[in-house]
Amino acid sequence: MISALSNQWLQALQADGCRITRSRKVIVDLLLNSDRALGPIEIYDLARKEYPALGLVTVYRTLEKLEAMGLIQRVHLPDGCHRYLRSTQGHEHLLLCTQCGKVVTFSGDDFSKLSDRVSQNTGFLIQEHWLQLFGVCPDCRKHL
Amino acid sequence: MISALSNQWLQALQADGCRITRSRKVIVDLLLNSDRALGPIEIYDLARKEYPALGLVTVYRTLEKLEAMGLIQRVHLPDGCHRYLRSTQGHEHLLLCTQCGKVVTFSGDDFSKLSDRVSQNTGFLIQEHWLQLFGVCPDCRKHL
DNA sequence: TTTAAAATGAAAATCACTTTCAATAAGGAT
DNA sequence: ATCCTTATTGAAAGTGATTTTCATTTTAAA
Ligand SMILES: [Mn+2]
Ligand SMILES: [Mn+2]
Ligand SMILES: [Zn+2]
Ligand SMILES: [Zn+2]
Repeated sequence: MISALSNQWLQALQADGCRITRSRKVIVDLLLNSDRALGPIEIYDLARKEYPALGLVTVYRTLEKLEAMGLIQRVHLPDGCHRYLRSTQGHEHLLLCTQCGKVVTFSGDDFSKLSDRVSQNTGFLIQEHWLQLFGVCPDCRKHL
Repeated sequence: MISALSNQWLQALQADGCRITRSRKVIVDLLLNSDRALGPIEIYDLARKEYPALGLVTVYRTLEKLEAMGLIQRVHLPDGCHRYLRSTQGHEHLLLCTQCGKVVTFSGDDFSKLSDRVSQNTGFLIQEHWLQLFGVCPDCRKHL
């Protein structure tokens, strides 16, 4: 399944001097159609169903490239810190299902007041924040 | 340097069925007196200055035990997710210096409104949140 | 002391990830 | 369509962190 977005990513790769290969198509496609963060081995196993000749090294190399281009982002989870997800747009954060891993994004957090206060109290110059919410998605709530 | 807190931790270990050993004393002491999160190898190297016979395996085993007991917590950073820090008390979060790694805690964040809104919008049951601030500590600001 | 169980470190094993390299495939030029 | 340069590939070897195994040592309770 090659979507419009998929072509967009492949063209972005090409514009960056890369060639469009079957390996990359399969990996890009998986990442674009997943609603949860995937790790290298996971991607490797899933992708080989579509393209058995794929090598694990190529998965690592493709993830590295896609991350460098800002198309995907690394996600930290309690049980693994090398999962990848398509990048969020602008100032968005993640909400993850602790049961099935499903990810949705949200925005509208406002840390300005907190940030100012903490800066006052600590003398730190505050640069950025990491925020992630964890919970149970609608589907998993049914089976809870 | 064996502080009161250090004895408290060692007694907690003992109460849990563990024995108090020189290895554990040294490791506990390092963790209690550090103002930044330490990784296993880092702890190993620092601890051997005090106790050269210490084995790396023992560092891993001790960290595992201390984390299981809730005395230390794992910290995620952009460049490594296996650093450990004494656990925060109650509802506290971390503010980390991106230059030297120094950690301070803060509290007083209020996610109730955000949490309610996101829950409404997504149908997720929200359970917990990860929040970390990054910045430059007072000392490092001087040399910036 | 004695003794049973816990803890230890060396060494080997495992695991995720990276590097190397010779062969292959992509795609621009012709 | 065919060449030709260069990027990409997978296999295999290498690396570094973490875990397992096991014979020996240490702890602390009796
Ligand atoms: Mn934010
Ligand atoms: Mn992490
Ligand atoms: Zn779910
Ligand atoms: Zn600093």
